[in-house]
Amino acid sequence: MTKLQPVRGTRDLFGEEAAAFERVVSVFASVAKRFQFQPVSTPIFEFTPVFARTMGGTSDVVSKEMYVFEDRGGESLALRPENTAGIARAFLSNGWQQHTPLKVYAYGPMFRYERPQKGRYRQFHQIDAEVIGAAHPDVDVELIAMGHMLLSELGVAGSTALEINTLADPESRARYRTALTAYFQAHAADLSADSQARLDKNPLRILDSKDAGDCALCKDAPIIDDYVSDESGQFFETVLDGLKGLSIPFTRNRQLVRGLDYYSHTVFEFVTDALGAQNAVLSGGRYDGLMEQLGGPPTPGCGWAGGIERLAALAEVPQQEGVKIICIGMGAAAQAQLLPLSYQLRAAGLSVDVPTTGNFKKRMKRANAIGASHALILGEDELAAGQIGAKDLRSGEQQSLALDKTVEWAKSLQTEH
RNA sequence: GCGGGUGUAGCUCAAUUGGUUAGAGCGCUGGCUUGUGGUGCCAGAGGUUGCGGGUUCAAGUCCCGUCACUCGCCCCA
Repeated sequence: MTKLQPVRGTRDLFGEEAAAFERVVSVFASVAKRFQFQPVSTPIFEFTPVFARTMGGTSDVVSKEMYVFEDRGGESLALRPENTAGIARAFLSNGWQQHTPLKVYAYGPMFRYERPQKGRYRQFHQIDAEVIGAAHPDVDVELIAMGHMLLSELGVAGSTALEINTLADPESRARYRTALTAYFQAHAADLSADSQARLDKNPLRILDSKDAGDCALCKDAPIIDDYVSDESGQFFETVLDGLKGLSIPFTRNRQLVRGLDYYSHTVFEFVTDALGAQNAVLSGGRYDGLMEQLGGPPTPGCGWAGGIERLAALAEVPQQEGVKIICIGMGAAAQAQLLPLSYQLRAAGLSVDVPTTGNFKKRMKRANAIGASHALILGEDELAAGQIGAKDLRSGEQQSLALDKTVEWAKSLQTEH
């Protein structure tokens, strides 16, 4: 480290980037509350088996991307690579069964040791929504609808598309997997090296390979619909009907597969082509077997996660409106007076700043630079007269008002907007 | 983990085929004018050209290594 550098794959956010990030979180919280989800927060590290057991040992996330370390007590801990396993663990640890069906939302940093790329970082942030303890397909629909509403309110619905598929129940999936393995085995010589490796690890993943040769083979591969049990098929139809009823557009993608072992039935992804190789912005599905893998009672669950960086990169940041006051004092006495005045204004709910550097002109320039709507000007003349100059920076009009009426004046601005 | 591209001031970029003291705009600081911005003028600060090594009389420029960013593979949000 010759120069002060951030750790590879981590970022420092400032200005528009930081504002866009914050906006994603606040719009998400607002939507989640309207769907009556409750906030939860779980630790950013867990005992390693929490992730290893739930996500599947064959997944790359667990096998080569986790930050695993031993703490001073000799325990193997892992920085969370995703949020669902931690929430499931919390559900069992704290007896949240008493609150089922539990609807919760969360957000925060996740960690994966990957090669950084556009939209892909080693510390990245996710928003997360989960419904635990409800097996009805309407739950899946509600979760997808919530994701769709979030994307709409962020202004990114137009640049994303919903893809959906079913992984069915474990028995159906096992039958499909056998058929798929047999098919690809017969064409193993034509598969890419990556897909040959996937053949015995996770043959479903071959379906979403980007290799042209693999894609050609996938066209004639068995499709899951022929292996789905009646019950699973009906479940999926109900989900699709629910989406139609809400006029949420979607595409059935029979090649859509999830990388994590705990998914079953509904899987979905909101994808975009605006982020290079990273096309998923929000995705999830049903994970009915997850709780049992953690040693808990059979408990259905469904949820999704969204990448905050990816959503923030797509969303446009709306122009800041509203009242923003900057106080300019000339002379030590006036400057000193602005400290209590700005405090009162802030207590009254206004956004106020008091610059301390630069001459008068520089301070006015700064007011523009930060997008202030009004300037309060206090000099020695005003101070002696018990007055203060109030200038509307958008119209250029300036008036003089009594110093002790400043808060009243500022409050009236708020109601105008 | 694998392959391609790129690293020059705080930011965006210049710098002939390797050739004197590496420049500009923006930003920053100060001043013109301790009192009026979004659109004036002047000045100043700020660089071991990512880092290390090599070739050469001479390297920002060529070569090797390394670190970081970036694009793709992979993986996934």
